Amino acid sequence: MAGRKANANSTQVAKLAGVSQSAVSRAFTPGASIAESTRRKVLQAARKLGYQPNAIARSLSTKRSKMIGIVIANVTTNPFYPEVLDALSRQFQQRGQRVMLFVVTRDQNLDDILPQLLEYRVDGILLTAATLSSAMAHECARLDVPVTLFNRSVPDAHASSFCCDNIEGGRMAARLFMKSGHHQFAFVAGSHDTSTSLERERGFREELNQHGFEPFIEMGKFSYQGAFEAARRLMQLPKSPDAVFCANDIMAIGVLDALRHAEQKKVPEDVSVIGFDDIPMAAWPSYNLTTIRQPIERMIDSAVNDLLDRINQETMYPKQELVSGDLVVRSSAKLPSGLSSGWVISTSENRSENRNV
Amino acid sequence: MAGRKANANSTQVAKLAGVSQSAVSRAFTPGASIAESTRRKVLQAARKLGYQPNAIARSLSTKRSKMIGIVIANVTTNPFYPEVLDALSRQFQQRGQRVMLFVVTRDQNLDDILPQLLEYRVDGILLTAATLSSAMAHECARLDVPVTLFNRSVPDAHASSFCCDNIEGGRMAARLFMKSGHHQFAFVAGSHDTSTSLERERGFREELNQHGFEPFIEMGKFSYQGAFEAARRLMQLPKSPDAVFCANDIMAIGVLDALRHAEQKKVPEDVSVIGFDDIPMAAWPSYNLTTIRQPIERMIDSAVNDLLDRINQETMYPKQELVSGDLVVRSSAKLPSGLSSGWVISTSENRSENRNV
DNA sequence: TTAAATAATGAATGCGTATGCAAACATGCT
DNA sequence: AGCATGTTTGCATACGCATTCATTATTTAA
Repeated sequence: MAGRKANANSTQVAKLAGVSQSAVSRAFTPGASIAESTRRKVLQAARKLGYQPNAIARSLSTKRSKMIGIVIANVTTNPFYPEVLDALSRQFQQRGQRVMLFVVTRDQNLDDILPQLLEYRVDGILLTAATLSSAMAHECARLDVPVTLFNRSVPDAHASSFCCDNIEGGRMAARLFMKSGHHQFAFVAGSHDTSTSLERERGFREELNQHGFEPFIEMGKFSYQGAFEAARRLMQLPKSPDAVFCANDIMAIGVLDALRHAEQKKVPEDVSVIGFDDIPMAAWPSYNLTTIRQPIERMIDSAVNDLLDRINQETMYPKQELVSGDLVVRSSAKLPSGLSSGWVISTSENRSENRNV
Repeated sequence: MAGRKANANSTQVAKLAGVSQSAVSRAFTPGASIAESTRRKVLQAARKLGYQPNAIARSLSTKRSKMIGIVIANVTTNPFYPEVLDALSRQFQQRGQRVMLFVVTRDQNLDDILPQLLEYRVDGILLTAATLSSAMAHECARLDVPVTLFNRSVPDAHASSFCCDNIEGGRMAARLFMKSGHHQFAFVAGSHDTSTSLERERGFREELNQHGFEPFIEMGKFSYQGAFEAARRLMQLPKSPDAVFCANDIMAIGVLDALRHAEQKKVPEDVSVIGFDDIPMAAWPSYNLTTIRQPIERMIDSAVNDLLDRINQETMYPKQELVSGDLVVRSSAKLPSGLSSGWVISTSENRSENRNV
């Protein structure tokens, strides 16, 4: 009962309008049983008092906070995630949900964060670039709070998960490299404990293996700087690679810069580079990065729909969805004959089109 | 009273622990009057039931939501803002406040957004790269919700405001250009209705005017692409500029790319470029951008402190703070004799040091 | 040992809204 | 007019916690 100037409440509005408090509540509840005439009276009184329903009280009463907890990492290190956050936030906003945000570092323990969300009784939780301990997964399940993972998959967990088909993405990169006649391959990993990096590596390696190749692996720590240094190490190798696939675009850009500015290599003449994500920078003339595009909008639509459906009990079971990415051909990787820059190649339906990217 | 599995509440915990509900509340309230022995009993019972206090109910009771509303724009177009969001979110997090986030576009009307925050009775509001209508300013004042602007200033408004000294920043850029012997100047603006762009332009122009110069002005729309095109237009001019100051780094980078890749110009030999912000990309070897650094951390510390102080009634009046920026000398602008790349020049205390940036 | 001061406790109430229920009202039909 | 429907309305209560106030247990001072 600490001190803060009290706002008008429904009872005061009721008094002024000459109706009961229930009527006021009903006037602000879409679909409630109330005569149009009384609603008008109420709204007028409300306006006069500057009344606005108290969402906190409503939440307590309805047991629905209309808030979604979003946990996101890598916001400053990878431009892909601001993009994701922007889209997520807009979507929820538009669907009448507020967003309670937690920005975390990749190594931060979510087991300290989630309770803070649960304390506010968020209706659902969306985890981006973060994983869920099984303890927390159970806790959320117990409290009946649906959890959706974006861009991470956790095998068991009672959580939905929406990912790009990272394995196929890795394969696409490998195929493009091989078709262009490369022989020495490398993969710049993000970390050894995130599904995205591991899966992209796996697809890349498997496809190469099928043709008798084996890639070098270097650690790029999911950052520009880390990848920059990884590229320098790669170029020290006795048989230095002529085709480098990176676990994401920001690292691919780090590699490009290292090759050009620290190693005097020409891209793609000396070395081809492919990234993953298709962040806006990938299209900049300085980089012109060939990359695997994650269809952000589609993935986010699915993720948001799934979470809201589970909140509204329209769906009972979590879903694991894999969305296939598109190979966006620009000029950081040598082109096999028959392919020219500006093409987008989509495996899913085996269609390819020139989208002028 | 819609359907959601009920969580344990304080009454159930009280029953199990053999104490009153008040005791449970006290056990979870730091500094409350409760014997250590009973507190232990309560905590044990709570653990057994998986009880966690309901922050929504607490908010209703205490009239403090412990939530801060953050409104932020430009999250995807300018890497400066993810940086800001990250820092803000961490700070509030650390000081025990949750964050309710709204991502908006620059042209979106805040008058629709703020009521949604006020509905949840946020304890305070922080606006980033967004301005406040006077109607909304009054509404917040009426409800006694403090508002802080970050990187925007609104003359009248009952709001605090924390900005970099944009005018002085513009002057610094002008001085550096002039010392290096440039004669044709240009400013790439962000928009004509944001204080940041206007003030930077004003400082730049005023300093030039004092020495008899007048800059060309082009509109870069606060985006890479917009600035890219602005640069091309500038190069069409009969007396095309040899010194371009941009209202922010992302536009400076757009200008650099246009100069190098579309106009075959050398930077800084043919044209010098200076930006504003010092985003991480500015230090990348591809760009090596000379720029005015906004001291993000310091600005955010001040902004957060001010907002929390006003929430706790420790300060009654809004504050307008101007933090001075530092000129970070890299290699996108010609150096006057006596200055070498890697220097940071701070006007405030007239000190300069080599920070190896 | 006793009086006085302090700490710990529980009962009761309030925070602002939503909603089940029964009563009141309106409408259409015979 | 009389009855059956359907619509509005207000009353009372619940949501889960914090806090005041009066009461009781405990400590301290004398």
